[in-house]
Amino acid sequence: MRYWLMKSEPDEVSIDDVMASPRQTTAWFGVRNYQARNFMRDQMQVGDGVLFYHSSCPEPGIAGLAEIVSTPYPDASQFDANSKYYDAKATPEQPRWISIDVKGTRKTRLLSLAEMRTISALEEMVVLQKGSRLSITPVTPAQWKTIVTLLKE
DNA sequence: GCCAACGTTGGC
DNA sequence: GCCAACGTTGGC
Repeated sequence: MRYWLMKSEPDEVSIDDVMASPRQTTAWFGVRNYQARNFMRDQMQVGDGVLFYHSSCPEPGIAGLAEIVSTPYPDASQFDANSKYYDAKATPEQPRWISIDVKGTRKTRLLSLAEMRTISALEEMVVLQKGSRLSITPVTPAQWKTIVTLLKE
């Protein structure tokens, strides 16, 4: 059982979109970074906890809680020439990118990036490190507990 | 829109 | 394998 922070641009997929999806579940596709892919491929397991983070928006921060509900499978958008995620070097025989299904647990109040930076128990979070821009980053159990506690009520 | 930081590409 | 050039991310 691990914990993750996953970034999504709310203009693309927001926490509201996830909660409005059938079974509150959405396919996480479009990851085109090897480090993030490897986290999904090698470490994620069904039941892992997810901090759903809104990025590239007026108020970035954690907007909800979610969980991993599938094992990895090929990301269909890599084969779609009309997709912005198309990858000419990927083939169905040798896929390069993967998807995983994420189920929203609940929308929370926004724990903004600015507020996160004021919490000393979170200062080691990967996402808060200078220059960090990975879309999927590991979260420690202690960090998870701190955040979930802050988001209770 | 700016720009720091990081990742990828491709010539050599 | 090096590394310059270029592209992307994402907060501000």
